[in-house]
Amino acid sequence: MPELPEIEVLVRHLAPLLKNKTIRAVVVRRANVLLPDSPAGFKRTLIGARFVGLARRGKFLLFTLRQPRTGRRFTLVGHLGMTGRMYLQPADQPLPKHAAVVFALGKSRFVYEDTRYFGRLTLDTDGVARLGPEPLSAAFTADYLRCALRRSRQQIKVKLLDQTLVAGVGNLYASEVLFRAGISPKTSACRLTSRQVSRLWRALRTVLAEAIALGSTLPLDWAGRNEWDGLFYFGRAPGTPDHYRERLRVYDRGGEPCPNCGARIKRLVQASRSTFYCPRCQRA
DNA sequence: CACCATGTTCCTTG
DNA sequence: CCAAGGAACATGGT
Repeated sequence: MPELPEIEVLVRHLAPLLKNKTIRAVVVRRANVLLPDSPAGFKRTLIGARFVGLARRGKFLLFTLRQPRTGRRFTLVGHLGMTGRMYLQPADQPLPKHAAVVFALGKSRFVYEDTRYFGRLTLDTDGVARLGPEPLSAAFTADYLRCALRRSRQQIKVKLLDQTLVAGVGNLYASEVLFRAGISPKTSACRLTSRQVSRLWRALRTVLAEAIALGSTLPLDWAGRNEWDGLFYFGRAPGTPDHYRERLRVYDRGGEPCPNCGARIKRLVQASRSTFYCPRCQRA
């Protein structure tokens, strides 16, 4: 569920559910996801602490907690990697196969599950400090983008994945944004015209904002029947409506007709990752 | 068996 | 210093 819109919707969903809950116990089933924290130190800090707030920065979840023993507030940083999920479930339900870290909250528990274990749940905030501006904030201006892109010869699709340029764009929305802006993914960042950068800036904001708005309209009953909610997974459970894919115009649609002009959507590999684009709407 | 996968970091090579 | 390419992390789907 990994890019900015999905994290934003998840944060809005979890914030009221976690607020004021106290961590009674911590179970670490995959110590690697805590790195560089150690399980012992992690537990010492978190047991007894209470959730007071939750925010998003890029693809990171920022949990604010308060430890009543010391009165200290601190931040717990979450990242879902490629396959991470976070949800509450009743404490008497069986733990999922790939539960990496579990917080006992009394009648319920907070689960961080991750099939590939690429994500993190850690007290280390270094990753957050390295992020560029939030694309939906006032600080992210077309002028900022122009200045930043002028200095780079990288292909624009690859550049959009650079979290120090702008925080939260991943492989899926990078293709979607360039399609919306009508820009070829192969264009060198510094060769984009001023007008193209403006279109790119606008597309970043509209595509991400639309994805958040669409995601917010669906219920996220993680512990219940909608555990396989199609919104957040590109691959979905059999028999589940594919809401997620329906709103993607080019991603994973190689060979299908472009929704604008009908030309065949092409797939290409950049930085060992797939890019999808319309060769007619997005000319080099 | 082959290849693909929403992310990030590190290393090598040019 | 930069850009590109590959590997690593680890598991599952097709």
